[in-house]
Amino acid sequence: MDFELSIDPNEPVPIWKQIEEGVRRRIAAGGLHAGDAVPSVREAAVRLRVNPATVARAYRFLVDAGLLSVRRGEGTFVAKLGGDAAEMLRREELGRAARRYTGTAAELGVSIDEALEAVEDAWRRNVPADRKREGQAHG
Amino acid sequence: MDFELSIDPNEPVPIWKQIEEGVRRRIAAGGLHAGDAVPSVREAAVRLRVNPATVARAYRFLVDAGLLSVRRGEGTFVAKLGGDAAEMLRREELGRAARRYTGTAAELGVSIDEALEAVEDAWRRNVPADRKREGQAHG
DNA sequence: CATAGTGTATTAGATGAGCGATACACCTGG
DNA sequence: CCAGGTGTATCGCTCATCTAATACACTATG
Repeated sequence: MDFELSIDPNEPVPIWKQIEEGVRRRIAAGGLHAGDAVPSVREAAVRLRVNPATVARAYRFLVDAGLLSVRRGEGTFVAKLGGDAAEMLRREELGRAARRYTGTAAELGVSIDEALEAVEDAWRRNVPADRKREGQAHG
Repeated sequence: MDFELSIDPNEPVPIWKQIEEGVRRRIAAGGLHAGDAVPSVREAAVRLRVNPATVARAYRFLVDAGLLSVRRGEGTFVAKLGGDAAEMLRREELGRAARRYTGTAAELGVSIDEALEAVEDAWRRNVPADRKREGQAHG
């Protein structure tokens, strides 16, 4: 896989966490399927310009979460998840993001309608046409 | 004012930034109006259990952003913003949050409809009834 | 002027997370 | 066994953050 995760060392959130979330979301989005191999810690480290230990830490958390599976000496692979686990994971991630958003919206004292409108608006600007095709690949 | 900002030292984002965003959102939400005094750096430091220098840094950024105004020797006050500047600030904050959300949603490969549905769902759970009253205080 | 309240600036210190380097344990294939 | 691949564990170093103490300039009050 390309493993084109967007890593920003300037972000306050640690690099290993950015990697973790990136992989988690890719699995949730269906870009990584059960049994697929993820890059080795060293290879990923080279591509992302970070230390192998940093990648290893991200992988470790994903293994603990049951999303990745390690075959020692061979590599790291996407774990076999039960049935629609990927789908559930996707909903979970989406729900988490939605809660964060509504929390902020509530702090700002906006109405639900305004909050929804802002999402629609942001969607039109943020998501270029080529992204819209992917939306129907999962369901 | 109560200044009950939620500060979490465990968050990856620095404390001074949490304070800054808290005040910014409160102004955007209309909880702080032009001319209102914010707590002194020392008083806020006592309430939030942090160092005065930490509060001072947050205030400094808010002053640079034009949201707070300092009357040396007297205190720090919410700056007089032109007309509907608070409204614009609110939209800005909301837009920023919405973009972050849609960005995540796009990464997950969800459709716009699903993204909106997730917001509605999160809103019902997250925002208790007492918060809904505030929604019509603006606009 | 004296006092006490503001914000600001500076310095120094402590802490802890993040990260890099290295060595180790395991598997595959020769 | 050996060589090269894997993930894992450990040790320090670096650095941003936060804290603490202090001093300063300014303003209101008496």
